[in-house]
Amino acid sequence: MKQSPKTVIIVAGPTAVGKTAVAIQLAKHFKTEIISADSRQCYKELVIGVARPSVQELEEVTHHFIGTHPIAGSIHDEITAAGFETYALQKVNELFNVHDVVIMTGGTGLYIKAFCEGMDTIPAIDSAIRNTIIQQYEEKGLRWLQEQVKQKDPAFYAAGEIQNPQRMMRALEVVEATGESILLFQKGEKVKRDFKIIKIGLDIPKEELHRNIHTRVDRMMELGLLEEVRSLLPYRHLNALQTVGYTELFDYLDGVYSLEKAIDNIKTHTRQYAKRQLTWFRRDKELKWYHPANYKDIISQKNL
RNA sequence: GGUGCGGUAGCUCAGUCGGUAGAGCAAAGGACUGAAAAUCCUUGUGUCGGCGGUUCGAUCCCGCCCCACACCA
Repeated sequence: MKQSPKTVIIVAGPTAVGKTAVAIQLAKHFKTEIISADSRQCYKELVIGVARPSVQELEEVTHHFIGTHPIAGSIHDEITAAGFETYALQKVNELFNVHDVVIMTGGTGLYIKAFCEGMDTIPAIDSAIRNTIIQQYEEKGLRWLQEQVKQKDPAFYAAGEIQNPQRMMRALEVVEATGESILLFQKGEKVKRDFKIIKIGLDIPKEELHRNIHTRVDRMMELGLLEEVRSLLPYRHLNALQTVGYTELFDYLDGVYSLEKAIDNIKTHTRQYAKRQLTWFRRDKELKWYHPANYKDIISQKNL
């Protein structure tokens, strides 16, 4: 008697490659649901600028982690890769009660990695410590940060990215909170999941991808991205709004440059983002690459 | 038509008191375990508008020409 193993099919790829459409096709074929692995679509306030699937698409197949979150789904809440891992595992197990296959799609490589391999456990850091570090870094600059890390976590200083303020601040908050180097916690061990994972990468020729990006940005403007951004202006400092499509329009509203220039920058920054995504995903040798038009090949591969 | 200011990397510009030039952005490649649509790293030969002249040597000085902008007619 054949027992079908529980399987998660992951559909990864750069922005505007056509992940949503493929994921929906797969979900319909397997009569299942989709978990989004996207660090921006999960916020309820972000709709147009993060290319959230349309209302029709969301009705066609049930999506999770789009504009909602069991714990937090607002730009005012803190969502992390580790939080995503916890949430996604919980949701997958829940869905496995009624489905053999679950689809996960999204462009946030770190979230996908966290889901597949797990994150090392690091004690929660008191937000007061974090905020103090951020504030001091903003006042005193990178040199100060480097000095702090050099003193308190020389091992990380020697091995880490000295020029990268985010990594340095993270290392500093961990030593300050635990008294131990972050390197002690980062074991890098891959967790083995008790379900099967199939990783699909979607890619199309670069010119085509760029064209998709350009038309999509123009479409976002037609749909009213500027108004969405204007309404979020008071919250521009939040991490969730350090996002392509939003920062450029905040600058436009500040009078830094023209609307035309802002739109141009959104397109450029989106192209750069897509490139970074491809750099990340190409490194993962478990991905099998397809052109999104060939999604039917993915279905036949699943049965192998 | 006259005067002025420019013409230097794909773009915006800096610079060389004459010894063939450099930043930012873009582009290309890469990294990335609690901000990841973030953050960071690496990579700069380009008739220095054209043609002449001066000079050992000119992108830099001189002359003429072409182009752009501004002002005056």
